[in-house]
Amino acid sequence: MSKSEVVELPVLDAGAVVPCCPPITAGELSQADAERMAAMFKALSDPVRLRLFSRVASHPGGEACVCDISDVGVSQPTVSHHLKKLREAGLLTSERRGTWVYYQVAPSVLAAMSAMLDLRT
Amino acid sequence: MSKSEVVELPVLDAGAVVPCCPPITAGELSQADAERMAAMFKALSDPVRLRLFSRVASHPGGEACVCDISDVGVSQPTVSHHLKKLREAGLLTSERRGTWVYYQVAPSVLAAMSAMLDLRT
DNA sequence: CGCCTATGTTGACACCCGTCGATACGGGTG
DNA sequence: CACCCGTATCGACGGGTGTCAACATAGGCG
Repeated sequence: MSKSEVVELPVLDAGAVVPCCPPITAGELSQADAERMAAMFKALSDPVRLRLFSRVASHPGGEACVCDISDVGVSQPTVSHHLKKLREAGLLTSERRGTWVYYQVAPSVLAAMSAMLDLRT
Repeated sequence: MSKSEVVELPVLDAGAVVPCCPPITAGELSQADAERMAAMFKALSDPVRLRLFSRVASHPGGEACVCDISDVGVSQPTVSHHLKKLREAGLLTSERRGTWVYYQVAPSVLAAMSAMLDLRT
């Protein structure tokens, strides 16, 4: 809490070459892998978070200002709450530039998700 | 409730050719699409459910008896509860054969998940 | 027919989660 | 410096969720 750094679940190592988990169809998941994958799916298991994530992901340049994506039908604190969840799950990163805060899709997130689903080629 | 048929969220139309939702990165998700995708992710957002699903998915023949997958560290009623959730989400189907009940991955589920992640080749 | 095994359902409990209003903080701008 | 705007945090509230023990149901078998 004293640090602004958030303790994140190791869902994704931002710079890692190896995806976080084996494909979901490749065999029985270990407890640890299941927990990592569950944390990621949990972060995407809310419609508001899903819309926020898709808005960031589909934004030109791969980043979006909070002010550009916050009209999702809930209050501003709630938007902030959901963005925090997505950050803590390792799906988004944020950066303050002057007055505004920009969110980006964390690198390798989509690749990691693909790996989970066994989508080679 | 009187019928054994469960009222399912329209996450996946089992026989549908068209996947349930547009790719997550293709643009801003509509409210309805976000809710469908969220329901699916929510079903996979629990480690126990994820392990059950992966055990069914990785089982030879694409189906597994409950008795073969229930040792995931929770009680039998809890296993049954999670399998029900996966059924209601449209991810698994079940079929009773004599004494045992077999679960299968619902057709097109993996394809639909792939579509969400925009994984064409 | 009565029992035994496999699976599902019920009810209770503790805990987590999404939401909001109020408030705090950070940083331009006049 | 004082104000205002954009964003984050706090505290509270209502509803949802995972878990279990107890019980119910279904089907095979003696």
